[in-house]
Amino acid sequence: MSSDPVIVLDFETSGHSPAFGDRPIEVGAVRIEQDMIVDRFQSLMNPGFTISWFIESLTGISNDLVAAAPDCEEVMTRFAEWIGETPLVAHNAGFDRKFLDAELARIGRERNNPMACTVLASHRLFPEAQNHKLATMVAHLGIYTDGTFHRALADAEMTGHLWIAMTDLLHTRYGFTDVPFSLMQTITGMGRARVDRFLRSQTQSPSAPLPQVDLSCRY
DNA sequence: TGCCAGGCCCTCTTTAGGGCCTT
Repeated sequence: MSSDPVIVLDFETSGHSPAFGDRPIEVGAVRIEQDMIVDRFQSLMNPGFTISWFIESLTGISNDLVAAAPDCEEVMTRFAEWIGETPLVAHNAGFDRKFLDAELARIGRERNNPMACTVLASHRLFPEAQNHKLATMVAHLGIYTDGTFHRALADAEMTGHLWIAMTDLLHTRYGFTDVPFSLMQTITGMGRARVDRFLRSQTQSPSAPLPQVDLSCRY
């Protein structure tokens, strides 16, 4: 089985919205090639202001830790070089996309990478799951965890294994020998009710072109 | 200091509303 290289990323942030002044405090990411994690990126970063007690408690990242970290601009410059134009994946990608784009804009860059969302894909490929939170999907699929959540690299690694589990499902259940990034985008771009029938039809006609799906509002 | 978002899904829908998911 073959699949496109992807980078799975996760931000820990000071809150929900860069539009209200929130910024990342940590980024973690893994590069996946041929269903294996082959490289990792992790760094704390200093947002330039005091983070709340709630975020300190949620993440375990203290104000002392971020105060000693390089500033966001320095970290994001290195991160932008590291990701290049590789397709990106995140759990609830709309959230990470907001912060990625906002921080890239601060350093005069623009994202050209396509993005895919493991929450949306999980809804379509694992509809039987109790819910589609990362921790639930990790337990549902038996993904290895040392119990660390809400740290960027740990969450990125678990999301990476979720991505691998989804490509594996497309191979074992539907018979795909090639799982391009565009296939996962197509799946998340169509309604849940259509996905199973679509995938089975693709297996029966593997050379058929992917249907046109409007992705204009999806990353 | 405390506050804040928003895109997507589902359905008791589409002239809407509530829940999910991320920090």
